[in-house]
Formats: sequence, structure tokens, C-alpha cells
Amino acid sequence: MAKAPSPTRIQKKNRTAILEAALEVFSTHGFRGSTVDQIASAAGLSKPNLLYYFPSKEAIFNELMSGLLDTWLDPLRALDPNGDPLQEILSYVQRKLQMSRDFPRESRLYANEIVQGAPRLLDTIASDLKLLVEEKSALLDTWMAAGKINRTHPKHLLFSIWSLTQHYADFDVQVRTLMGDEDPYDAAPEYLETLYRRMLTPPD
Amino acid sequence: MAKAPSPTRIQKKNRTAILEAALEVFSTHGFRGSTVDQIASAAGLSKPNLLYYFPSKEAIFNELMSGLLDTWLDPLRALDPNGDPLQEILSYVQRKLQMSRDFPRESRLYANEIVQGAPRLLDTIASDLKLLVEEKSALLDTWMAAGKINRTHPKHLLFSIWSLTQHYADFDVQVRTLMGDEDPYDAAPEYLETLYRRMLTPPD
DNA sequence: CATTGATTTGACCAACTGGTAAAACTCACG
DNA sequence: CGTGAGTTTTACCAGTTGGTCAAATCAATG
Repeated sequence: MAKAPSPTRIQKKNRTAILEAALEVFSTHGFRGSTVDQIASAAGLSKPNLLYYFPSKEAIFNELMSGLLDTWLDPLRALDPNGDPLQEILSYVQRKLQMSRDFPRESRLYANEIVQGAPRLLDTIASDLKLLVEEKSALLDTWMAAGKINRTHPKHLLFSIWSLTQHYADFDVQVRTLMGDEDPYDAAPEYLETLYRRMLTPPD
Repeated sequence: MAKAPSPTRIQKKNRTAILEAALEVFSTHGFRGSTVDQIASAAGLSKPNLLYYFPSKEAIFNELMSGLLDTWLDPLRALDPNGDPLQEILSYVQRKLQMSRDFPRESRLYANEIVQGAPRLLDTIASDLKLLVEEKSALLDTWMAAGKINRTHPKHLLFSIWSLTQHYADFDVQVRTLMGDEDPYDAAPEYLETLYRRMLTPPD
């Protein structure tokens, strides 16, 4: 089906540059707010030259998005049914926080899309993500039933982890403005560790 | 300075309709993604007619934004130094959650703006909001010093409250998709109450 | 009911946007 | 060094967008 006519050295370099530039531009202006010209010049190309590598603005966006989603969900997939429940969750929180620090643009790209109603992403959420969330919610449920962690609403627990960790990337401007010189990521790991430890550690 | 030539009945009605329409459109598409035409027809006006009431697209946006920010910060302002610390914070969380439920578009409008770097809002954040945050952080500090609530980073505490409560409005599509029939706001109040009670209640 | 100021409309514009076509150039390979 | 595929550029187009303007219409007051 898919023809793979061995991409040229130049092709590889330019496609990479375009996707990198597109991430930068899309994540700061959203899909509609970004122009092909912006992406092209950010990638060091002319607009028609960029459109030689990708058929359309939407094609760039889609390739970027599908590439992102996979790695984005990796930490949740890694939640191990055989590990120590509390440690598994705390590690998940820290890994997620680390991703916000290392890939803030990816986080903002995703946030932009969801805030605006996820018009180009709803299908993926309703299928792939929903499946994964159901699976991991069930896992959390068994941990709670076994008394390994405090009983609470598993989905709200997941939402809260996403929300708290991605906040540092998505609201970066606000967070940094309000914290002044202090780097938000200095205290964030400990804050979240404490929060979820107190929330989830069962009594005695 | 400001001329106030007693607005007509029609003027009042149309300006209100425009701002309502603009809230709807801006909050779902962002500033750049929204068109004057969209706003105009959502308000039941023609584009030139809309521009008879507001000089430009940006003017509509600014008026909307400044009107929003004021009410948006009211719950935080209401944090009472003389109240019971834990109760004050828990009430603040619930009030903020209530606002997400009642005014999700306002929340998304704000989120859109911040995620994209707050180009039209940074000044306000750096002055008004920062001042308020400094004041309330200091208040939280005294509560912690007095042993009324657990010691933690006050600004991260505030960030986490904003993040968790606004998440239900900003990521509404995702939350509802993943929760299916269940209304997110059924369990959210209790979840957040539990979370912050466990986080902040000092050991007897 | 006439007139004057407020409101609305239709026609229009210049800048921008996503995308196309074909000519021009570059580069690896024989 | 020639040649053909791969790459880039120049010129262009049609649709959209924010905004203007003068003419037309409406509404309240005397």
C-alpha cells in the first residue's frame, strides 16, 4: 500500500526541520492561528518548498499529532499492575512532570487542541485514550479494593495527575511570571510527591 | 476623561449581545482563530454593524478580558485572614470549582490566552495578579507557620487549586468523553475536598 | 409628521492565506 | 561532463479577513 521510495538525505533533513518548526509554531498559536509561511520560515524554507514535502497545513498538523500522542501516553501505559501501588502512582506523577519540563511545547500543542474542543482529535480520544483509561482505572480500582491505596474516584485521580503536571507546561508563562526568579520545577516534584502521598497512603 | 453620552437602549442591548457572542466564539477558537464575521452573526448583526459598536476585533477581546479577570479573581480575594484556615481553603476550592461549572467559556477563554503565551494579557498578570498572589501567599505562610495547616509551598498550592478546578472546564471535552454518562461534577467536589483535606490537615 | 441623530446596510479594499504551476536550479551518478 | 531525478524559486490565484465609507433606513422628539 504505502510506497517507501527510500527518502533522500535532504528529504529526511527537511521533513524533520518542518516538523520541529511546526511544533514550535502550532504550540504557540494553535492550528488556526498558525500560517504555513510562519512554519516555512521557521524551518528555513520557502512556502512552496515546504508544500513540496507536505501536501497541506493539515497534513503537517496530523503527522505531528499522531507522533506526539504515542509518546504522550507512554508513562500511563507503564503503570505496572505488579509494582507497589503507591510507588507506581508516585513514579507516574514524576514521569509526567518530567515530560512537562522536557516537552512543554508538546503539552501546549495538546492543550490548545483540547481547549478548543479537540476537533481534529476527538476520535483518538474516544477510542485509544478511552481504552487505556478504562484499563488503568480498573487497575487503580483493584489496588483500592485491596486496601493498598486510599479509596477514591480512579478517573478523577488520573485527571488530577494530568492536570497538575501539565499545568507547569501549559500555563508556563503565568507560573513563571508569578514565581519570579524561582524555577517552578525546583519545588514541584516535592509538592506533588507530598500531595499524592498524603492523598493515597492508607491509614496506619 | 471618558465621555459617557448615556447609552441608548439599542446600544446597551447590542453591546451585550456582541460580548456574549464574542465570549462564545473566542473561547472556542482563540483570538486568531475567531473572525469578526463569526462574532457578528452569532450576535445577530452584520459585520459593519458590529464594527459600529466596537472599533476593532481586538477592542472586543480586550473589553471581554478585562471584564472577565475581575470576577475571575474574586474567590481568591475572598480568602479571609480571619476565617478558619482549612475551611477557608476548602471553600475557595469549591467556589473555584463552581465557577468552572458555571462559567466554562470564561475559563477556556483565559486558558486559550495563557497557553498561547498571554500576548494580550501579560501586563495584567505581572501586575494585578502577581500582587494578589503575593498577598495571599503570605497569608498562607502565616497559617502554615502557626501550624493551622501543613507546611508546603504556598504558590504551588495555589497553582494546584487553579489547575485542578479549571481542568474540568478547560479539558471538558476530554473529561466528558472519558467519563461517558457520568457527570464529572458529581464526584469532583468530594474528590477535591478529600484531596486538600488530606494534604493540609496537620497531624493532630 | 418632519427632522435630526442613531442605526444598519451594501459595496468595496488592501492585506493575508493556503495552495498551484511551471520554470530554474542542484546534485549524484554513470 | 552530461543527464535526469530531486529540489527550490518565482509568479500567481482564488478565497478569506479586518476594516472603511457613503448611502439608506430607523426612531424619537418637537
